[in-house]
Amino acid sequence: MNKEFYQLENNIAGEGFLPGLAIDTVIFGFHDNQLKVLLLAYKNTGLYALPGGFIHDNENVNEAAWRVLQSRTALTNIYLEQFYVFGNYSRYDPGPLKAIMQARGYNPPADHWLLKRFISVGYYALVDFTKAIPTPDEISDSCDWYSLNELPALMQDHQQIINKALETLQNELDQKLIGFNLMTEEFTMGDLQSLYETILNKKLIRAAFQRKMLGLGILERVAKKWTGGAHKAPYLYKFVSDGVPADNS
Amino acid sequence: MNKEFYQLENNIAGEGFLPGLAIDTVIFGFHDNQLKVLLLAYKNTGLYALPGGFIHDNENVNEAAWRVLQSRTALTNIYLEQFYVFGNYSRYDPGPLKAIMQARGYNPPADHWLLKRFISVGYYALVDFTKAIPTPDEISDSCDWYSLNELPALMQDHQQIINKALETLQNELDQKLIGFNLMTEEFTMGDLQSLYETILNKKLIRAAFQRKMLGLGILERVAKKWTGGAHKAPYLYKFVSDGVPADNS
DNA sequence: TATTATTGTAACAAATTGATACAATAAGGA
DNA sequence: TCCTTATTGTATCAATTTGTTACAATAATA
Repeated sequence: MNKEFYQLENNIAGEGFLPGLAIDTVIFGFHDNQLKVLLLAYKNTGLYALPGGFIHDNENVNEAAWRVLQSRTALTNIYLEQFYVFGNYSRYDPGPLKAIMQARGYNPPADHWLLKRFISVGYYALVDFTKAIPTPDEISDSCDWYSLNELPALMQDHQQIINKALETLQNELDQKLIGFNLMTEEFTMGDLQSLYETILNKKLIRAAFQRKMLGLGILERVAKKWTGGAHKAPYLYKFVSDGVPADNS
Repeated sequence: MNKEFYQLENNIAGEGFLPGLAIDTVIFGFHDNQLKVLLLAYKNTGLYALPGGFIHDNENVNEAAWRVLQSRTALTNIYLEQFYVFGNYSRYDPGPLKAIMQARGYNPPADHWLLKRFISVGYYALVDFTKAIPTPDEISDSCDWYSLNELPALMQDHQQIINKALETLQNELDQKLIGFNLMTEEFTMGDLQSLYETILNKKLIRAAFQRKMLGLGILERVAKKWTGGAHKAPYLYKFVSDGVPADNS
């Protein structure tokens, strides 16, 4: 895969790609009762960035986002949604990409396509933390999860992109039933409530939360129970998209 | 203003503009109890299209949208929101723009920038029908309001763009208080309810609607009353964004 | 077997929304 | 002037949803 960026880099005019347009994806996961985001650390530059990419000139923009998501997580069939276009002139800053190329021993000409102004389409994805396999690209030292409340300093406006993604997630959490995408296959009601509380950043009432979730009719109670501490064991649930959930009564 | 498109047309490489990126705005108005959309009719081509434009290479994308909105409605200070990026390869069709240029007596070279693939950022705007002054651009015969349920055949994927804009409007109508942007300065409760019913495409309960709207605390009752038919005259209200509305009790 | 912590759910209160009813008009006509 | 008619503003009560409290049912552990 080391060839990939080499090709971008040496393709000075950006042949085969849509000029000036990029994709940035905020990939959310949930682990240890914390919201996580997948970040790349660029080689030698000390820069952290969101997974992103460019769009082939014969490719749908949404498909390019899928491609990026898939290549960083090894996952398919993921909740992925456009949420905003970041198009301010002020985000134009060739510095970081120039530094990355130079760190690779390549000195790009001033009119290199990657050093021009880019507009970025922001996507956010919700993935099962335990299923994703963070995979760095060829210009990154690492691809890893970072807790939302202890993020490193990020490239360009990537922190703002994350903030806006989180806002969008908060607003859409109740309307659409998307929270389940962040859960493991089987989970307790406590897990689910913790997820909601973390995303919305507020305490929820246990009894009301449980009543509401069960009332949605999309949870199937897995017959098995949990083994843990000195107390009643919670049920495990799984999400049932369609079909009739088993009778839990 | 006849020079404007002449400049785009003769600027074969698209100097000074972001390549491959455009803006389309769905401008909603409300009149005669109908939702309206502002459309342009292109000269000699029989094509109808959404107001749109291109982005200067030193301009914020959102500002370009403002510019488009302002030049078609002569309005400033309008509710304007990004809602989706239309980036499918299948929307790539140089035919319409070629036809427009040819109708103007200009035969563009095959590699003309306007004939390349474009990604479009969709915006929707909510305007006071009575305040907007529909203004055609230099390649249009007309700029006019069309009822949403009797639209002419539209260029490219513009019908889909409108559909998606309406969906977005429906979803955001209750959360944000944006409906008022479609009203005239002063309006009756009946007017407002009619607007909501038209957008949401369903009947609302009069008493509950009135109670809810008044409960928001953002309506000021204008002392005047309406003069009309053989019945009690409704109050006129106006929207108060901040500040404390007058005591209506 | 008692203790402890947590779960599932019942039971009731509070708040919100749905539905109905009715007094208060503003014309127009007897 | 006084009915008639249609519509508005709001009160009232019912139905539904959400907030709160309480408690029985466990699953370890002592």
